[in-house]
Amino acid sequence: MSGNAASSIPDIVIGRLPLYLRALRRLRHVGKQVTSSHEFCKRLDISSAQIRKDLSHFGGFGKQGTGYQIDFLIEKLRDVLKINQEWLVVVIGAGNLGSAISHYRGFQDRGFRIAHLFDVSPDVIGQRIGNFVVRPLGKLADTIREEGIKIAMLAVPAEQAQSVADQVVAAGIEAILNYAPININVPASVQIQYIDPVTHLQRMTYYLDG
Amino acid sequence: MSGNAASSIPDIVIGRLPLYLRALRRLRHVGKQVTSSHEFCKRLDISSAQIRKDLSHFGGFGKQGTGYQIDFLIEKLRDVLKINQEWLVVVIGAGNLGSAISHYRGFQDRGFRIAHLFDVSPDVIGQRIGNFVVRPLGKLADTIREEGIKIAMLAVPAEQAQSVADQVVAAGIEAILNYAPININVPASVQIQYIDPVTHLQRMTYYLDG
DNA sequence: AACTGTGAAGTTTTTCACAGCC
DNA sequence: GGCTGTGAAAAACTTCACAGTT
Repeated sequence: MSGNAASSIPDIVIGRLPLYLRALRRLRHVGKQVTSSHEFCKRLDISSAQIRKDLSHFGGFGKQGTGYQIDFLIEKLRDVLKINQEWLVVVIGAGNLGSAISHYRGFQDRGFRIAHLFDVSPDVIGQRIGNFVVRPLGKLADTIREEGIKIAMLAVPAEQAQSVADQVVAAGIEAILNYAPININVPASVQIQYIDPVTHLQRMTYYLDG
Repeated sequence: MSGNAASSIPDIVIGRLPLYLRALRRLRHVGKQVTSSHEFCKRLDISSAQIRKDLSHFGGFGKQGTGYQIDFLIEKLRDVLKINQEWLVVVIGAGNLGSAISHYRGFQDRGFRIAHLFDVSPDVIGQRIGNFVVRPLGKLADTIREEGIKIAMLAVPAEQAQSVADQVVAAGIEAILNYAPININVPASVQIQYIDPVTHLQRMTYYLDG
């Protein structure tokens, strides 16, 4: 998982910040301007003390007696997470999954924009999918250098995931979101996160009777 | 997150079992028959001691001096996670995301099969998507009773997620995998897990310079 | 010789509880 | 009165290190 020795803030705390952000945007969406750790925690499955302590790592974002100004806190969290800029992302793999990711509109207003769609297979290279014309993976290094791209989403079959990961790392990608249901080895300097719905399902069936 | 007071095994351990299973299947796929906690941990970002302790919760799955028999361990983990049966799943939401989920073939051999695709919107009800004809959400309760379905995947817009979750819980669903980027409140007896790629991306950008 | 399973030790994470502020 | 920020306490989790087994 993620982590960085240089930082004193636990990675587990960083991992909760996006959840706070998501919930705060929701609160703002329904018209709230101020919230307290007690009100806020009802929207999350996280205790109020946890929320206060997490936020306190970055300095006092709240006001005693009042709570947290929602707009202000959102802004601060966006600063901390460095998503006050728009990050360009490439998608590798133009199959079903890569196509769905390329069509997903949920990245736009949360700090990310898909710049290009790549594939290794000559069959799909050059084809149009959504707003993208599929590029060959060999062009990745040039593309990311020219456009300053640091993040890749992997939507290739498990068999190819390690090899493709090696290629994107060699091309200079610094963060990978891997949708392939397989563990991947990357240098410690490269961030990696996993999306595998089946692992979540399997975690839940443990608690079901049947 | 998941959890169950009745059980003495930490939920965090349960959460790692699907990762072990995924890696073990990989090892088997490349022809291995036996592995050790030391070899195994190289495939995961988990220490060998952690793996041994996690597995020891369920009784001795390994042999001293030898290691773990891969087929045997896979079978045992499938038992523990209750995925030696095939779980039927319904997908709610027949938009881009629901459609992609319905086409995904990765559920099949890992314990899950999509049984039906539901939607609330009259516009899509009755339409064919992949192998499914979209059903109205109102039919959910009858369907799950008849077919013994306990798991739902939510692929609806954030605005509708809580309301749809309430409906599937009322219909008797016991586990929800929520793809909507919003926190949902469900009774403690209902399992819930989240898939939100953006939270993973935002966790990584914290560590990137830029 | 190699490896597991496991108490004990160490570390991290969470919760408590309250001083200080609005 | 209500709330945050925070040391201290408690709980949870991970790692160590080794006895015991093959």
